[in-house]
Amino acid sequence: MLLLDLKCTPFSLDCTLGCGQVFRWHKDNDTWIGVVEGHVLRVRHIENRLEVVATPDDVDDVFVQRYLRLDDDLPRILGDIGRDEVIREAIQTLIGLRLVRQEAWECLASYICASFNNISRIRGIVNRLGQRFGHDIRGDPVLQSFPSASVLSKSTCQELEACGLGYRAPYLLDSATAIAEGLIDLESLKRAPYEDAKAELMKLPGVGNKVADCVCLFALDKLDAFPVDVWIRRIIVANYSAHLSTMEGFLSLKPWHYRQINAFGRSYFGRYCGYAQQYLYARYSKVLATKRT
DNA sequence: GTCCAGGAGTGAT
DNA sequence: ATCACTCATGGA
Repeated sequence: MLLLDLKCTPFSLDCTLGCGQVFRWHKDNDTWIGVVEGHVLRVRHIENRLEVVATPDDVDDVFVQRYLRLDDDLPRILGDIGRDEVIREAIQTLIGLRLVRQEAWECLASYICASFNNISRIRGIVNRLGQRFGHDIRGDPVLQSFPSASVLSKSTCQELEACGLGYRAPYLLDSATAIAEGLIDLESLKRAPYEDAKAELMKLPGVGNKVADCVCLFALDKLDAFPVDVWIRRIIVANYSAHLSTMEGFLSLKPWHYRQINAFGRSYFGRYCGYAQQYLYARYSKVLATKRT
């Protein structure tokens, strides 16, 4: 078991793992359970520490710190993006929310599945992919690792459809093939600038503006990416319409230009706009969740 | 039963 | 380059 002393570092497991950026983590009582690089992690927040049980247990605290982005200077980042009352209110509501450094392929595959889908369905799909195609984890009878691109490239559209992918099955299959064949090297994109990494990702089938931005932000360390989904579009239109050039579309939800909102977010919130995006997104879904219960 | 979801591909203009 | 349309699925 690992014990990570958080000292004064702000961190919330519930906000970080429950805000919709990851899909395979779940909470069992006070313990969050997930799989990272073939290791089951069980994480509890007790007083000022994180208690981490890993299976197999050959991981160190640096591994966990990197995944949870405990190396980010959160107070400095939040001070930087906190440009107005709307975002500051989101920050105060979600104290300790951090982005996560996801595995690149799992993130890419997950967000291909995520397009035009809702969170609960995405979770189901990604979990079924793990159960059907992932390999067993030594010491854990239940959970599987997320299947590699190579493994998924050898599956079929029918098998993927059986996991609930619907019309996205060929997208995932062909993207897995492209990655497995080395057409695009996700690891090297971590060192590329945001624009280059995004352009490379968008060559893959099923990967457009939004999915590419999600992968850049959640897996490729591009904190200056600003994904725009329907919720971000709505919250920006509702709260920042004065910054947008077009006056139409305040109330209607007619197709909106991705470029316009994306460019606004990136210039307005600055080099850590990805964090701003996630606070706005999480804050909005939280409102919806409480409204419906 | 209707509506909607962390959108993207396609074809027409 | 930018519309308008379609796409499969299941939870609310």
